[in-house]
Amino acid sequence: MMSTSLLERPIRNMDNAAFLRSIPLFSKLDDAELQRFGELMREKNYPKGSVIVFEDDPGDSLFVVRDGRVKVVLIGEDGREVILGVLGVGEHFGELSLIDDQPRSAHVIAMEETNLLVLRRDDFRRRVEANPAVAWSLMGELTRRLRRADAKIHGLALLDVPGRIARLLLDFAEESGSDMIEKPLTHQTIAHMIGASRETVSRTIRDFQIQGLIKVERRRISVANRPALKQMAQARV
Amino acid sequence: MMSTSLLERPIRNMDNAAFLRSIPLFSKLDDAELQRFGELMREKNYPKGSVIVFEDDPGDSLFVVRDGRVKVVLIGEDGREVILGVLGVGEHFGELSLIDDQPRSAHVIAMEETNLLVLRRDDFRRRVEANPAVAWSLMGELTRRLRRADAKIHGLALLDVPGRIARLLLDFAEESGSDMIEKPLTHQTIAHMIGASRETVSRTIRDFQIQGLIKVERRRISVANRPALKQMAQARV
DNA sequence: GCCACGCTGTGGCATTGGTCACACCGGGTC
DNA sequence: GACCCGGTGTGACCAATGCCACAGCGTGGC
Repeated sequence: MMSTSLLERPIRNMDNAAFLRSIPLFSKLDDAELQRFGELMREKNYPKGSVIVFEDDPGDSLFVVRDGRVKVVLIGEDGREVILGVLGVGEHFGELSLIDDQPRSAHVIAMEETNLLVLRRDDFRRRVEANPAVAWSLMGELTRRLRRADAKIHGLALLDVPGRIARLLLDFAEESGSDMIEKPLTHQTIAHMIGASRETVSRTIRDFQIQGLIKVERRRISVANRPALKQMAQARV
Repeated sequence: MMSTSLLERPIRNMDNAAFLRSIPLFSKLDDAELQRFGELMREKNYPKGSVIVFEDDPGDSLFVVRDGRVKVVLIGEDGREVILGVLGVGEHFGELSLIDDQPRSAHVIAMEETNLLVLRRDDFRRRVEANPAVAWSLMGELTRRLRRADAKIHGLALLDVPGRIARLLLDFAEESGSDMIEKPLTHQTIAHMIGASRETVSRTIRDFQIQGLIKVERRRISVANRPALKQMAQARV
């Protein structure tokens, strides 16, 4: 782990401010505001597998992923899980409890060694009230998520497993801006994301390869035949 | 249909303001603000079955249900539909497009003769900017929906059909504040809400009756054994 | 180099739940 | 009263997919 001497502190803060600027939620803010946020946020490290927030906890912080990856996950009585999302560098979570004071709606778990920036509720609220631009950004972010959630519901309700996988892959490809999907996902993870079993995902991925829809190399998936995948993601055959 | 003479107009507006006060999204506002909103909103009638907004339309209005019921629905290529929600008096829709200028994410269809209050984007934005309380209310509403959407994803991914139905019934019971479920829902509608077929819903409802979990009288369902239903809604047996 | 562990590939069986095909029923309408 | 129509009950069949079992394989640690 990198040591953080007192000397480095201010530089570190500069970095944070610059880092925040690259995030949609903060990007609209001016330098002074960014600087202030940078100062309000504390850095925190979580080892792989550690639980960052528990469902039903009272929540009082917003988290931004500085480094690493986390999963947002719902866990049923029987221990089976659904992954609502995998968040990478620059993504954030925990806003909901900040806004409505309700308990956390899901667990968040570090998928790798992860470094987060933490912002406390009161600090956040003060900034929002002082600067309406933050409120708009936040609303924009919430609507984006809501649209994604609706799309996910749509997929779960109308598509079979191949369709859901196709859609997932297309989403990731779009996100990464190329045919290559950056995030290294295990079949198990994909299965949890689309509500299917590991085995079915395994077989389906294999079928996709055989049909030439995708290519897999060293755990990295790339989209080879986008139109055909789109086809799969639309109608249930 | 009721006639709306010119003489009645001002009274009608008063009514609207009072009506808005009963809605969480507006309830925080003072009388003057409420009055202003009342004046900005136009009333509009939709016959049963009419489409109020189309998916992919550019959206520029917020709608509040004054009377009647609408369904928010996603429709697949093949015409099959998923109902994201059924909205009754006092509920509203169309906020998303107001916030982020994106096209509508779903169709909204009148389930009965329906009367709506319509507010245009520009008017709405002006009010939000003039009064931060509106922004907070709106964020609260968005987070509420997001939590519900996540719960729905959870249900679709982890529960079997009986479980999803049990959960739906419990939700409605909770909403109505008693064991009796007010909304008259057809099996077909329920099926679309939980991503199942009409027949399976029919059979399951019947089983629930036989097991004494619910009672059905004249199309009205009431919860008879809440703990047992909760049980169903948790673990997949 | 060897082992352990996490990930993947595959077969086989059991179950869920969708689809099709009808029958029935109650309430409006002419 | 005769009819129609939307909603419901039910049986039979079958495809999709979960679950179990086990084998192979790569990679990192010792």
